[in-house]
Amino acid sequence: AITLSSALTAYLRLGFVMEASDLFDGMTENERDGVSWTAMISGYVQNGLYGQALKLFVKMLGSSVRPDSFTLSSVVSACAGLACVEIGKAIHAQAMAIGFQSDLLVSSALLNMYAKCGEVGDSWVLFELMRVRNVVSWNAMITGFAQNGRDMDAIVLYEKMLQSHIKPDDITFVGVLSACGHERLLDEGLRYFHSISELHGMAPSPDHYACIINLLGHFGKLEQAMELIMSMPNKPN
RNA sequence: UGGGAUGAGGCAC
Repeated sequence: AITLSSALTAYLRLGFVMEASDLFDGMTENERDGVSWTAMISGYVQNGLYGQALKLFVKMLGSSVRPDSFTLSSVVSACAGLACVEIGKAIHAQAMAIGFQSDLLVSSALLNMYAKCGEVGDSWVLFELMRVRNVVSWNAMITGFAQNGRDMDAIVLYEKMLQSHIKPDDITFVGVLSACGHERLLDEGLRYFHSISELHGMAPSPDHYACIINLLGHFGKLEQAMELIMSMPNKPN
């Protein structure tokens, strides 16, 4: 079963979804354990086949294998991909009923799902209710605000994140810099951009550069934008 | 190393 799951995952990582689903369909009931069900479901999600993921989840519910937090977070992610808050809410209720009310993975996925569905207020309620938060939960909330035009809330939350001594990562800065971009906050954007290396000891990613180049462009500072592109340590994409 | 949750800008539509 482990060998089959490994092959399944390999196919899905390479984007060979058909090959993976053929393999999965050919597996016996015994070979299909929780890991292979979840690998197949999350593989569909990662390849953008959200409806397929949900269909397979329903099939899983009819099997003898129970979903765990890995499975549920992937299924919630499928709802986010579909921006379908109705199914998302149903799965939310189900997850609460079977004991995942304070699960970090499921909560982060739900928070993201509500934000993607435009219900960022619900995301915030969930975020505040979470007993344990990690960088993913903070990122999901920050980018959720930014994606819903609540850019100042995103920036304020980032500052709270620092005060909470949670170490930001690449994704955090994408959220913060894009919020600055929406609000045309050039000075703040530059400040956060420089803080990536100077305060946090990280190398800015091409995405971080893109955010700042975009901001400079909106201010007509094309020479400065060009200079920044030329100064990029990696090849600009 | 058998499976997970969070990602920007732009162009076109």
